[in-house]
Amino acid sequence: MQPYHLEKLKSHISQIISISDEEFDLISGHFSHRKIRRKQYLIGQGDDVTYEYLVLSGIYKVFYVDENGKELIVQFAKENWWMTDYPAFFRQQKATMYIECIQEGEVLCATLQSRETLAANLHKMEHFYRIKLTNGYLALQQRVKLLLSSTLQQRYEEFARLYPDLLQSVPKKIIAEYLGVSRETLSRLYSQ
Amino acid sequence: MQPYHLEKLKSHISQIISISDEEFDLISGHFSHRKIRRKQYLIGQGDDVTYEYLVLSGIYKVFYVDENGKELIVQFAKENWWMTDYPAFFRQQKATMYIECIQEGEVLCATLQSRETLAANLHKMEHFYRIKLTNGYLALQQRVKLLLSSTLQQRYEEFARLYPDLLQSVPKKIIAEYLGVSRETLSRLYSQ
DNA sequence: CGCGCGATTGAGTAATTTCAAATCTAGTGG
DNA sequence: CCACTAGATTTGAAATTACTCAATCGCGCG
Repeated sequence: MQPYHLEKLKSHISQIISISDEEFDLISGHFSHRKIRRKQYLIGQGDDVTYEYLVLSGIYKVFYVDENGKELIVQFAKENWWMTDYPAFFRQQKATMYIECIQEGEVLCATLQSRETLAANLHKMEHFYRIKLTNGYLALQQRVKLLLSSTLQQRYEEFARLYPDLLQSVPKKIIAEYLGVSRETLSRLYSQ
Repeated sequence: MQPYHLEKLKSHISQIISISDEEFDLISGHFSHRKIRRKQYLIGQGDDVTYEYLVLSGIYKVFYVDENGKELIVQFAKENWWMTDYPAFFRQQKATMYIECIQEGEVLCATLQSRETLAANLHKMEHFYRIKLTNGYLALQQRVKLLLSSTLQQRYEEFARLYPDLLQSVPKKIIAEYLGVSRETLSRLYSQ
């Protein structure tokens, strides 16, 4: 019997490809396990970006801080999402983004080396990563569309449609940052 | 000797992976060639999304039209970029986006079936698509960051930095749509 | 109970949009 | 080659929207 977090990894991968127990043994060795608490930072600006993270549970925000100190949220991450400062991760540069835990949970960590090794050795895993990237690409495109929606009302409704669960569990001021408006403006939106 | 457009395809693929002539013969059969003129639509809302397109030359815009008739530009595409209505393409649904040619050029067309067949039969091609998706993902993330930048000035400068060539060859009103502001506001920005 | 954080409200200010009109430009046909 | 036209750009002014700053409210937790 595997520990719980490896069970989760297996079922996550099995959503996309079918793998044998032997193959999974090859894969699982590349992942390490961490518990993350609220307000904890997984990555901060200037850090080395050693890992990418597969979210097992909890909610996280991935964001930049602009020169005025304002936080620009690129995406939220929840169960079964992958996250890291990908520009820095892929190019092995220092982080320009932050990742902060909004709701405590657990993640699995893997290095770029691991990703590339797994993809190179197992065609199936290359396929797995391609499919996951495809989904991430589609989600980001949705995000762009949402940001371009003319009215705040539309942006908010779209957000509510896409992430009904986050609406409950994420403070409104963070949702405002995600939508790109001030918290006061968002507050006024649904008080009318 | 190959026709010109297949030479371009080969060099495009060879930027990522190394392939033999035999392998390329397998690949090239999946692509058909089209010339596109200015203002021509490759995809319109409601169409079946049969193909994805590799841009050999020219400039294209990929956009939604919202309920007010406003165009929301998700991305521009130029040489060596892939484009289509990906949400519809991957799910084989009707298009919700448009692709219009801004500057005439040529594209190669491939079906979803072709993509999946190539990726399944050649591990190298699965790798190729993964890397291209990675790049597309990073570009979209840049785009999100740009859209969240607080001031229009910043958004414009970032755009100019990323796409100096488009600045020349794309009408300003289209750049305004890309940045998410009215053309009047953009015009006022650099008249001061 | 009181502290701290998030959410709300108000007022004044700044930025952007909209609508209308004028100007400029590139491409077309005579 | 020139005149013409459609489209693109610019400008102005009013209206709208969102932002900032400050104060207040509400609630969970020590």
